[in-house]
Amino acid sequence: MTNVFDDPRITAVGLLFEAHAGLSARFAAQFEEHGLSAVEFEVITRLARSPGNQLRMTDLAAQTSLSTSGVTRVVDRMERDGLLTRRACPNDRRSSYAVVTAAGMQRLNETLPGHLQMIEQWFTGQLDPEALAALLDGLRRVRDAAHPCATAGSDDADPEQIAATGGATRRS
Amino acid sequence: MTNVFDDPRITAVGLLFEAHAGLSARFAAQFEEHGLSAVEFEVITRLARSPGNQLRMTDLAAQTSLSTSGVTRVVDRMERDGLLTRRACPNDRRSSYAVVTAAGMQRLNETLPGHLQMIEQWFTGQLDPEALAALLDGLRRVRDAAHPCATAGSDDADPEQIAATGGATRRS
DNA sequence: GCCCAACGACTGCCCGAGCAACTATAGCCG
DNA sequence: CGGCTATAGTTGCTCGGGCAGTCGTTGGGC
Repeated sequence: MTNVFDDPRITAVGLLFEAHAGLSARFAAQFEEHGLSAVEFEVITRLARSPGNQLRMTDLAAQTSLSTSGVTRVVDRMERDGLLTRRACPNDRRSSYAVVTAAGMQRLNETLPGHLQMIEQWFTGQLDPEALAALLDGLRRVRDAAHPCATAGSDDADPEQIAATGGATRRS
Repeated sequence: MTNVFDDPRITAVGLLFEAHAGLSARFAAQFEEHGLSAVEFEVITRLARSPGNQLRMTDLAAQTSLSTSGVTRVVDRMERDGLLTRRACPNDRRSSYAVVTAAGMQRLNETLPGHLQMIEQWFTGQLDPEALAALLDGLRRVRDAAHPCATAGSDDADPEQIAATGGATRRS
């Protein structure tokens, strides 16, 4: 062939994207065993790690890859399933919190250990600590360079926190 | 906090997923400048690198992250836009080829250099060769472990070939 | 040669998500 | 206080994509 498409740069993104796709698929399968989608898992995780197991809808949108309308709908579904509740914000009557219910916490506790196990099985456990550190270091640089901080206006947050599945962004 | 969510495994997937999201967004923006979506770019690239600039619909589906119905529709759109054509397969009257038109090749040639430049700018150029090699090596292992070869029954294809020009994030 | 299971492509239906429009509230500035 | 703009959340519309069902075709078994 000897064409342009054998460019090492193309191969590089191919590797990154396929690794991502592969892991996504594995994770999604495990989430589904517990009746969750990937987005729902992310939502419930972000909430559970926030003070009071709750976040305002906008902040939740900022921490996830969703738009605010997307958050509205995901919270709709999860509220219908009893995993979340909406709670009015005392200070600002425009805002409302999404709160994890007891059932939601239980669901998360059922799902999380298996999830960590899968990460280890398909990702971190595939490499010796040294190689893993090198991989993560490279990823961190790429992430810092490419990640659109403007994604939801939460660019003031510590990126490392965001990477680690969400830091509670304190704004306003 | 000292909670479960600071687990290094979570941080690791966070890095990988955010790097992917960041690059996807950058790439998508550049594709859009040329009137292409990420999926369309992947489709036209896979076709252009194949002998005769063509592939059967099923094979195209196998190489992309799309289902066969997804391919049907993407090819519909691109045929409407004049980038592709369908051609009947002489041997098997069930099959049809998707072929890149001259306009399609031109569009690709307009898009590709900028794309390579972006890869370099946001990804490969962020690391010195040694670190990049380490990163790619790690990614390759993770990809080999986690990537679902069964994705579309094309497990006989050279994985490295498939890796090249990985396109959009699949649903998951 | 005939039949039937397998296969390739396409279509109907549904779902999830984004954008833009809308409503209600908040805060500012006069 | 009255008005004006910005903000939080929701909803209508649209679009892309998957699943499952359909139709035509193929090839193997008899």
